Amino acid sequence: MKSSSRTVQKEATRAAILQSALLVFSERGFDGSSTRDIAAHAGVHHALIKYHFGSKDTLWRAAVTFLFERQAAEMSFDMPPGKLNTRQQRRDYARQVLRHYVLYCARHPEHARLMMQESLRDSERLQWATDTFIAGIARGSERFVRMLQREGVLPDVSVPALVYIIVGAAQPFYTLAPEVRRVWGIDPADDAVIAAHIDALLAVLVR
Amino acid sequence: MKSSSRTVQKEATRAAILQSALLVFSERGFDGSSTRDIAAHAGVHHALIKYHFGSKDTLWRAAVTFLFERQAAEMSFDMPPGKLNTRQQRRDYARQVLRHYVLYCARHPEHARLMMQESLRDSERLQWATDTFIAGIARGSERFVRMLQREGVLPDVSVPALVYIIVGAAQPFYTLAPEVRRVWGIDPADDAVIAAHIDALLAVLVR
DNA sequence: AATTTCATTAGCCGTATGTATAATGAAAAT
DNA sequence: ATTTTCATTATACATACGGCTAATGAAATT
Repeated sequence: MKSSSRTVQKEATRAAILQSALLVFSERGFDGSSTRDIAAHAGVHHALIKYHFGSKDTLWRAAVTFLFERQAAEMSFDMPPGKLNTRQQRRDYARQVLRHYVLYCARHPEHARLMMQESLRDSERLQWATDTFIAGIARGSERFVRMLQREGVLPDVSVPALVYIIVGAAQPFYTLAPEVRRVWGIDPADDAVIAAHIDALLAVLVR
Repeated sequence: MKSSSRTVQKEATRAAILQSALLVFSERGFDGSSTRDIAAHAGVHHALIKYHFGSKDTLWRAAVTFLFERQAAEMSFDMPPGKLNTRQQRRDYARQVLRHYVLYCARHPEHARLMMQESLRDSERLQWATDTFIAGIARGSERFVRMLQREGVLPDVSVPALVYIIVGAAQPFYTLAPEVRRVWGIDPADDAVIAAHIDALLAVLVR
C-alpha cells in the first residue's frame, strides 16, 4: 500500500479525468465528446488520457464501469431476509426500492444521460454495456416486477413494457432537467421537487 | 405553382437531406453528426447542405421544425366538442389520446431521440426549441393532465412530475429500442409488442 | 549527491470537420 | 440558336480531432 506523493497525485489526476469524462460524455455523447475537451475540463494535458486510460474508447468504458459500480454500491435491491411475508410488507418494500431508485436518478443524472446516449443506436459499446452490466440489472428488475405483479401491486401485463414504464417514469425528469427548468420553471435538483416527483411516481405505480 | 424538372429535383434533394439529417442527428446528436455524413447518407454532395439549408445549425432547426409539424399533423389533442360530458367519456378520451401518442412514438422514434439529445444540456438550440414548440405542447399537456386529475383518472399530485412520468412511460421503450432488443430479445417496432406496451401503459396510468 | 523512475507536457501526424468560393453543365428562357 | 439561370460539384481553407513520440522535471531510489 504505497501512497507516495506522486502516487496520490496520479490517482487524483485519474479521478479528475474520469469525473470530467462522465460529465462530457453524458452531455455530448461519445462521438460529440473530444478527449481534448475532457482533458481541458479536468485541467490536465490531453495526452494524459492515453497515459491513464489508453484510448477514448477505454476511457468511456472506465466511466461506464464507474457508474454501474457506484449504482451497485448505493442501491441495494436485495430483499430483507424473511421480512417480506405479508402483502403490505412487500408493498412497502416496493415503495422503498422505487424511492431509492428515484433518489439515485436525482443525485446522479449523468448515469442515465450517458447510457441513454448510447442506447439510441446499436453499437459495440452498447453491446459491451448490455452484456457486462445491463443484462444482469434487467434480470433483477424482471424479478422485482414479477413479485409486484403476484401481489397485485402492478397489473399483469408485459414485463419488459412495465420495466421501461417504471424506468421511464423515474429517469427523464432528471436526465432532461435542462428542458424541465426551461419549460416548467422548476428545478429537478431541488429536494422539494424531488419529493413531489417521488409522491407522483408512487401514486401512479404502486396501488 | 411551378413544377419544372429542375424544381422537382431540387425539392427531392432537399427532402432527402432533411430525412438523412433526422436519422443522423437523432442517433449521434448535433455535435456528433457531421454534415458530410448526412450528405453521404442522402447520396448528395456535402456542399448542398449549405446551398439548401444555409448551415448545420439551420439544418438542425429545419429538422426539428419538420418533426413538430408532423407531430401536430398526426396527433390531435383537441377534444371532440360536446362529447366529453360523462366521466367514462373523458376516460375513454384519455385512453385514446395516450394510445395515439404511444403509436406516434413507435412510428417515429427519431423525434424523441433527437429532442432528448438536445434536452440533456442547456443550449441555444434547446432554448429555441422550447420557446418555439415545446412550451406550447407543455401547456396542452398540463391542461390534459389537470382534466384527468379532476376526473380522478390521475392522482392529485405534481403536474410537471406527472407529465414527465407519462411521457417517460411512453417514449423510452421506443427511443431505446436498440437496448430493448439486446436486453429483452423483443422488437419495439413489432405491432404485437407495441400493443402490449399500450396495454401496460393504460393499465398503469388510467384508472 | 548521483541516478533512476515516471507522471506530465510539448508537439507532430494524418484525418475529419464546417464553411466558403469557384467551376460545371444541364435545364429554362430569350 | 444563344444566353441565362441555378442546382450541383470540385476544391480550398482554417480549425479540431484521436493517437503517438519525444522531451521534461520533480519525486523516489540508490
